[in-house]
Amino acid sequence: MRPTYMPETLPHRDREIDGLASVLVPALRDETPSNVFIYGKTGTGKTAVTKYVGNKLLSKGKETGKKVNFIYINCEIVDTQYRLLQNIANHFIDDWSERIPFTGWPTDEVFTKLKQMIEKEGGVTVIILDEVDKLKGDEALYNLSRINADLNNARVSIVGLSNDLKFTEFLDPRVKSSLGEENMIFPPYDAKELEDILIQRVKTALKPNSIEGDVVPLCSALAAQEHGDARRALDLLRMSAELAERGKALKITKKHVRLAQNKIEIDRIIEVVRTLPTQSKLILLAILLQEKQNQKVGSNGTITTGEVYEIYKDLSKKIRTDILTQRRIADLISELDMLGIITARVISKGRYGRTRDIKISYSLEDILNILHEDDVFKELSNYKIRGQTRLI
DNA sequence: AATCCACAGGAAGATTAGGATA
DNA sequence: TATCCTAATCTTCCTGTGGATT
Repeated sequence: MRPTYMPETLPHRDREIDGLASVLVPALRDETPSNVFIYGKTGTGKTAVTKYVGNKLLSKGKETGKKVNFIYINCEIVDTQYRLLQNIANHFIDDWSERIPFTGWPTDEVFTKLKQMIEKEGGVTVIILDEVDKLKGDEALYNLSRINADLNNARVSIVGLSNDLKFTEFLDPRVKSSLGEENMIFPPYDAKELEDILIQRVKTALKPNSIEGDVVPLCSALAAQEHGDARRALDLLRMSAELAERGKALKITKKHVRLAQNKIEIDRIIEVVRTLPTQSKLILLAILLQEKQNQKVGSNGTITTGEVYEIYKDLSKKIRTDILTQRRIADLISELDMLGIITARVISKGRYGRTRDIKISYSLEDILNILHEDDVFKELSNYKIRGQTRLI
């Protein structure tokens, strides 16, 4: 059930598989396949389909004795031109000592070397660039797309995957036309399709009778609401299974799905809070402290931007970071709101002005604990809100 | 009906970090 | 290594406003 698992068949992606295959199949006849651009939201099977087709191509190539190379690169990890070229080139080099070092060479030399390698290898090379939109600068794409002009003995075809439909708009028109020879769009799965995918995995991953009938439909329905993300559906199911196992339950039930959904959400929040910039963490801490104060006093009074800003200023002074303006803080607060850590509605208190009503979305103590992991907050661990602000 | 609080949130310009380029 | 560029961040200054109070 892990996202890395590659099933034998991909339900409801026949059209996409056929489409991509028919674009790439000229490789088996020693012709150059067109470059392809594939769009689709996360979890619509872009990576799975391309890898699937790639593998089929490889085995068919072996059968028919045609030389086909298939290289998969995730541009989120390999995100500069140099490293991209280096990565592709090293694909052809088995001898470790011959490998191109990760730094040191001029970029164009790597490029020349790469061309040599491809030329020597011959045949057709299909390069998959996953998350191309993460690639920095379009020079790399430009160079790669023109590489065929310098090759006699070999051909290169590029498949770009992206979840950003507007990506090509910012691209150099020359790159755009040469890479976008073929375009494919992967639609999101609907609930029924997700269900089939889950059923397929359930068969291989779980023991028979270990799951109640309504669990799979529930998982797919929940994931379908989130723009039909298959990865999410699988995560949900896997987490449910894990929770059920840990709880020594005999079967996975709807209850476990609810728990799993909750846990996934909390894990997300923890991750978001942990990676927040210091200023935002300070603001969050200020909100938490005020909330705590409110609970102690028993007032259910709303937390306002002004109050948060006062505490924030005080906290910043204590740890000697520069203090941002209230205008900026207001923006950061709405950012926290968008991340779902807090809710900040605009309310009017009549004569007493207009402000945001700030509330925390999750367990106060939990978030506080995450914040305290940050070294910066060590010295604030026993901070007390100074004085009672405004008695009336 | 008029007032006025305590901010919201837009516009424009300044500052900064980083990466690219000479 | 210096400096140039760019995008992100932050400040300054600003106008706008819902509704309790006068």
